[in-house]
Amino acid sequence: MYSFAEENYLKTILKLNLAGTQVISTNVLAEAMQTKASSVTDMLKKLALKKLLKYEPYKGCVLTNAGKTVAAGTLRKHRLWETFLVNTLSFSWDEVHDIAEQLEHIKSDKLIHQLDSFLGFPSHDPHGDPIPQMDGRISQSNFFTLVQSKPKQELIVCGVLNHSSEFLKYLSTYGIKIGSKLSVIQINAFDRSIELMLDTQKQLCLSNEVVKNILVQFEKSTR
Amino acid sequence: MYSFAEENYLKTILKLNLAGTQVISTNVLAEAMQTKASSVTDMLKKLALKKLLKYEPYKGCVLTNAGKTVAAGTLRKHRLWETFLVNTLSFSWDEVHDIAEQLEHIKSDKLIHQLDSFLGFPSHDPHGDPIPQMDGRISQSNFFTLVQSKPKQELIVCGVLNHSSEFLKYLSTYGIKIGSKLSVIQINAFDRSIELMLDTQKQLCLSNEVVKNILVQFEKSTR
DNA sequence: AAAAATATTTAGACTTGTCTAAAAATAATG
DNA sequence: CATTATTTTTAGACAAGTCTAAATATTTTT
Repeated sequence: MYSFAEENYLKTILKLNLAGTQVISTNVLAEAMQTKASSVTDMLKKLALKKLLKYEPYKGCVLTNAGKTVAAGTLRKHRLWETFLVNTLSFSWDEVHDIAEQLEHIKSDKLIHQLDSFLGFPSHDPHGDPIPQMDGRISQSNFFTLVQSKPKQELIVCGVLNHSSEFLKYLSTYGIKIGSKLSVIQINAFDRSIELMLDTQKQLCLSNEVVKNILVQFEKSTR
Repeated sequence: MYSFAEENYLKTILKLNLAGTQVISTNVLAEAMQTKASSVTDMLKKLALKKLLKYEPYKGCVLTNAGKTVAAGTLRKHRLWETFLVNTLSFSWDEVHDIAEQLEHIKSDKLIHQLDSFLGFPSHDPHGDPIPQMDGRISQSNFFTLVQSKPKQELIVCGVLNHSSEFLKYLSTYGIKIGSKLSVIQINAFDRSIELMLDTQKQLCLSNEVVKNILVQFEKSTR
């Protein structure tokens, strides 16, 4: 059984991997964990000793398969709990992160299986992130950001890249949520902001900063 | 915010109080917490410093109102989670304790309120124990044990005094659960075992050891 | 009420995870 | 390529919570 701290480090490394970083440096991990580099070094030594990752001083770390399994399990629990909080307990998508950070460390395989079953074996969490499978596999989605979209395409909002409560609340005030229908009207070359039609009724303009954090997909594609 | 350890000590003291002990000695608490007396002393000093209990060396401890509130909150969370596990996630009553021991430490008032609401504001958990109110009040039930019952009385099973998985499983194999209808046929003076009718169809004999751990109530009384 | 038994506390150590400050290694720059 | 800047690691400290062993109180027994 692993400690909360160990699970958090492994999960964070996995998330950095999923975001594109292959080898994770001490400083990058310290920044992501909101802690000091010296603390990271200590923990990397410990996790390396437990064969959860490979660590070479001054060269960063790489998860082993064992480490990936633990990390994916933690991420799976986090996302299942987020789904539970939103779907079952009526939380909004900007309120669930901190609670799921706690719930993800509860130890019980049966609990997670029963929860998964109760929720109907969801494939994605309330932010559109894939829920890792029991075996640790994580589905690669074919979502792309709104920046990469062209006018006249019919799009469906499928996820977000920024998970901050501020950003999520911002989207909510505009009525943008997972499943929202979008079509780009025009892209303003000046500031790269995008004018678009929301749910075939509301026209609005989103800044590039916002647009690059919204993941979409062509309408009718299967998820 | 209080640590897991602090919450566990406070909860255990409250449970000892509810079981009848008014002033709790170091050794009694050590036994209940499955730890050493020296660890208890250390923690009592800390909790006394935080005004959660009164502690006089060699004289045991007594919860303050603040301590009672924290303890009742933890017990409330424990029992709400047990109810959730049984009612919503199809766990049996002998499987939920260890998981609830973890879940009771999740910090979020809204989570507990939403959970309570989702469960329909239950008054008792799956073992028949009262769920403390939000304000810390704990309803005193008028349940009595099967030992105190007389023949021919129509009784309803309302709770248990022994919460061990072994005991609960034992009851389950006989089909005895919360809500079961019982009527005492006769009490064997020799070993104080009781012959009774279960759900007006099954006759069985329970040892005194079992009988003194079953809480009942007269039929039709309100709970 | 003194001796023995029991209960409780203290002292010191250990583990986990964190930190600061200093040292060492690596990378970047002129 | 030597110097500076940056990154990373080490050394030592701290807090929380636990433990063992020894010291001190309290209770019980005779």
